[in-house]
Amino acid sequence: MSKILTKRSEDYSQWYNDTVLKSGLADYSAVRGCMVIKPHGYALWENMRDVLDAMFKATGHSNAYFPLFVPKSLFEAEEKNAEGFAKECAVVTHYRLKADPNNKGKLIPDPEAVLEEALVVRPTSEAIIWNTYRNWIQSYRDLPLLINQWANVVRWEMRTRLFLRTAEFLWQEGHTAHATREDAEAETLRMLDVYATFAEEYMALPVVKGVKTPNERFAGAEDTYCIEALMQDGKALQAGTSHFLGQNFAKAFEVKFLTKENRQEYVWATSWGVSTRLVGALVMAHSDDDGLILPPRLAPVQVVIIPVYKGPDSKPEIDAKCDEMAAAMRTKGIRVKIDNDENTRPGWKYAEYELKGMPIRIAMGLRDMANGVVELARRDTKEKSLVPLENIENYVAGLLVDIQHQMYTRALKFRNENTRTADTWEEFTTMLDATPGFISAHWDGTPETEEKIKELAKATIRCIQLNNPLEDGKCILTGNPSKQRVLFARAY
RNA sequence: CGGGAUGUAGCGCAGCCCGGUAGCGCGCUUCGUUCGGGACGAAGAGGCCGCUGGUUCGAGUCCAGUCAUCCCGACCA
Repeated sequence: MSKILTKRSEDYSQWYNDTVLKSGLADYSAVRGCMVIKPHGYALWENMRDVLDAMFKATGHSNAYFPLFVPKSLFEAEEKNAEGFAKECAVVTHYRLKADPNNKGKLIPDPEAVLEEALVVRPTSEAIIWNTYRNWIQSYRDLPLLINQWANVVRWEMRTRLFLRTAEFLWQEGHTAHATREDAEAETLRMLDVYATFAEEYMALPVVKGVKTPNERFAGAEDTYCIEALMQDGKALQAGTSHFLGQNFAKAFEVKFLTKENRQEYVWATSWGVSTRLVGALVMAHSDDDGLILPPRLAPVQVVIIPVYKGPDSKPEIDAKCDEMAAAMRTKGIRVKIDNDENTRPGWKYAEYELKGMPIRIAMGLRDMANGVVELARRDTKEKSLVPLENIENYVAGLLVDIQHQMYTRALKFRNENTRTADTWEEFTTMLDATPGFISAHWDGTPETEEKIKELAKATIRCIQLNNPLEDGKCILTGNPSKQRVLFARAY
């Protein structure tokens, strides 16, 4: 009725906006470029956060929290990093407001309260963190230092999109210090694996692991690794990054340690992050024209039970059975919700929970009770079936695993079908328009060619896949010799 | 920051061209009947018509400015 979504085939962007807004994940706010994450969306993010947090702890990391503000002079210390982020930084220059003498009831920044040093609102925290690490690290015994923080950051984007690119977003940023290059490189790849595992096992989202070209590298990094996912419209989305920072920040912030051999050396660094953008990835990878489809392992509610009443007398009886069923499922660790709100009718609830992406919906009325069954609908395939009430908790537990698995399989199939190879420019550009997706093609390895391709085809090199096989070929644009294929796509 | 569009009830919109009592659908409240795919009836509540200024006897409507949001580009996770 009032919540019908735009069809994906009509306007994919509009479908995405409709889905996010109408499913209750997020809302626009009074602040330009900033969104409100609503309870359903936040619950999803909390589940992601909890899983990732456990994975970080399991790999030896601890959480800490650093300030939102970075003094400008600190921010400037690592030049490339500072330059890279400069044009999207919010800056605090005053510490007080006062009544506007020329405009009653209005406030202006008090010209007498200008900060001695401007504060940058963190677009990322390397500067403040490395300035702190200098005091924490003296000896090789202090290493490795493995810290993560859950925080908000601000990047003043020109154009924003719900979850995918907002001026403020939530994320985690890991910042580690190591005694050797090898240790830091290993950490970079280890965390990339953590992200890939999370994406595939929890989000049911297949990802390509790779390394960015110098053009696409994080400002201040020696190497940027990423996981790239393919959305349903054939555009790629960077879902996570892990950076090998070399000694750049150690040198900028004078972070040295004394080796076993009593020598002063700069430490080696990494940083890695994923953000609320993952929520957007989840939406765009799996959902359909009826709304969200959430993978069971992350869904805030995995099973919703809808009692179907028939006359006022049936309520206690049906409610009791639903409670019993829910209790049995909870003993299996299943997240269940019973919706016995009498103000909405079953049909309305069906549509609503489909919109919200609940993996399994169970409806039960007198007819089912008499037959000892329930009507079970799975969100991913929309199949409905009658399932025996007896031991329903075991059936549901198994089905949740199955749905999770099938969602991944389906997404993987989609990605494989939409990953193609192109050998000529003609082929390449035709593919981009006709069958968007990943395109594996030869590139001569120069930043100029990469730039030119981006300009002409609006496609970028998403990454060079890890363990990429070497293969002699010719660059699709210049025809110059190339040693390997790289992965192109139009991207978010 | 350039191009396009839009701001009227919680949401979606009409009204503006041609100035004269602010409307429709959904939602909301109350009561009743209902309940197996977005129920029905009856009665209600709800508005600085984005903001500021101008023209006018009179502005949602005309003019100027301004702010905000969305879409498309350049920049980015």
